[in-house]
Amino acid sequence: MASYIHPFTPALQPLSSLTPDVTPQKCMMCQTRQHSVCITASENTPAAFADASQKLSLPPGMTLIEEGSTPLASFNIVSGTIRLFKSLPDGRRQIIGFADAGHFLDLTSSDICNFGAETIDTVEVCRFFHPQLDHLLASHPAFKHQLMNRLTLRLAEAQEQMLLLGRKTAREKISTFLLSRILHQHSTADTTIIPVSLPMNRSDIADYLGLTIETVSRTLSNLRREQIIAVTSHHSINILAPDTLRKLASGQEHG
Amino acid sequence: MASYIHPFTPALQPLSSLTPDVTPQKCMMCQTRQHSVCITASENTPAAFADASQKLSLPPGMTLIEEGSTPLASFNIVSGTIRLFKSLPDGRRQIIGFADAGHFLDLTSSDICNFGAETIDTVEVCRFFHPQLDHLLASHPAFKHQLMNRLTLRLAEAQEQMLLLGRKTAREKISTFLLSRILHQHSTADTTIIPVSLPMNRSDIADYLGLTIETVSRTLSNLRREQIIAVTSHHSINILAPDTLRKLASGQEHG
DNA sequence: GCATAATTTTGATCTGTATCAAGGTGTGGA
DNA sequence: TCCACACCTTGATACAGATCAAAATTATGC
Repeated sequence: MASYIHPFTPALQPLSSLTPDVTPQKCMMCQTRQHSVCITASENTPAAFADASQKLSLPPGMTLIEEGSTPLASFNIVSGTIRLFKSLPDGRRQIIGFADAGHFLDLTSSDICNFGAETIDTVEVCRFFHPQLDHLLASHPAFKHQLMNRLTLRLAEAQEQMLLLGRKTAREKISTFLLSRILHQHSTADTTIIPVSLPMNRSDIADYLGLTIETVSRTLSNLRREQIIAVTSHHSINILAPDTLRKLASGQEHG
Repeated sequence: MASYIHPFTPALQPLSSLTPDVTPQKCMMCQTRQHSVCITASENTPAAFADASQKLSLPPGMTLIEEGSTPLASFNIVSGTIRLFKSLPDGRRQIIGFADAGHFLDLTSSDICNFGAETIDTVEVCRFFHPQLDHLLASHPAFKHQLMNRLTLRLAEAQEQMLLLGRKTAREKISTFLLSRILHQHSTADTTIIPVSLPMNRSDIADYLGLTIETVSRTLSNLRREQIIAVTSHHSINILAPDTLRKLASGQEHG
């Protein structure tokens, strides 16, 4: 029943089957920069979805959504990582989430973008302009149902993050964050050492957890000294003691 | 087209037309306490919705949802205020939202209740058990569409609260909170003094904003001394300088 | 491969809010 | 009416994490 939407629900199956026909064009979103754009889809994509979507490839540091602008399209992220954030007038920033492969960035909610979105690394997205997306939602109830389920999941994640931001210590925040990054990867072999990739920089982590970069760095250093994690590089660490980290994340151990 | 669901979307129109037939019964949710229960609906309620829902009247301090339990029903709040919260093992609490008239507490998401819910004052709710609710959702696409729109709105609110919890000062948090309470009331006459009711106690406010009760109390006292608000009673204040409060809420003025 | 810039780490100090403590205010019941 | 309890406010002090500063490390361009 849901097979016809399967290429467009890449949380379950990323859009890797699409064969990009990369051509430099002017970005239709930001209107200011040049980057690779691809408008094509695989042969097994249903015509309705292929017509409604375009695949784009974006370099790091690109603005995908300008905070406060008018939403024109929604995005299905195929690969790479995007930061979603809200800002205060004086520049303070809160990252409300990281979106990677399989995340559907739905912007049909309001007449104004409540958050901004920027690429962290090289990102491939499938873009759905709203008139076509609305039509797809109306004509494909199973697609709409899936989006609703994801929306529910996002809300639960947001509520979990409220608990973190309002009531957890720096040490608990970092532990929770590192553990949450495991889920985004394939389950590894029967080793207790769990590799975790952190494509975002310390500033992003700090703004996601309501901390400063110094506190993030210091807390990671403490966990490293205590042999709970090993810092392989700035963008990848290994979890050496998952159980300890889990206890730390829920405030059951001070270490 | 959407007229048949109108009695069940009380954000737009509360269920005041329902005539409660209050009878003391054992609560089917908490299984432990006695309180008033009403299973009836008004004559203009469509049969499908009347069959699927029961109206309950609950006293203050009642547990509506036990955190971590299995969800059995969703609730449409008719009157009163409910606190929604998450807890850490050591008792730290984060209130993730206050739900009042018109809020639909949808719990169809997961096989476990991710948050608890308790009545703050006397609360009337319409309860929908899940088998019937699922049937309603499947057979009434407009009802489902409305729920999806509300879900989107809740997510945007949650993201706004993340910004507050992660990046705002105590003064900014309190200012934002007081302003947010205006929207829940009828727009008042052409006076600059805006009454705001706070049915929750200081402890609830603190756990909602990621503060302590002492900081909440001190910050309110400061705003009072500066003639920005007037504290009528513990549960109601007047906003005397809305513009100043708005600037404070977004961090544009330190006072 | 080297120079330079960007990012991360570490150290010293400061401060906003938490914690600890006491007193005040309102409310409901005997 | 008075007591007892729950809640709120105010004060004194402590501390987790912020801020300021500088060194170490990593990334980038030529």
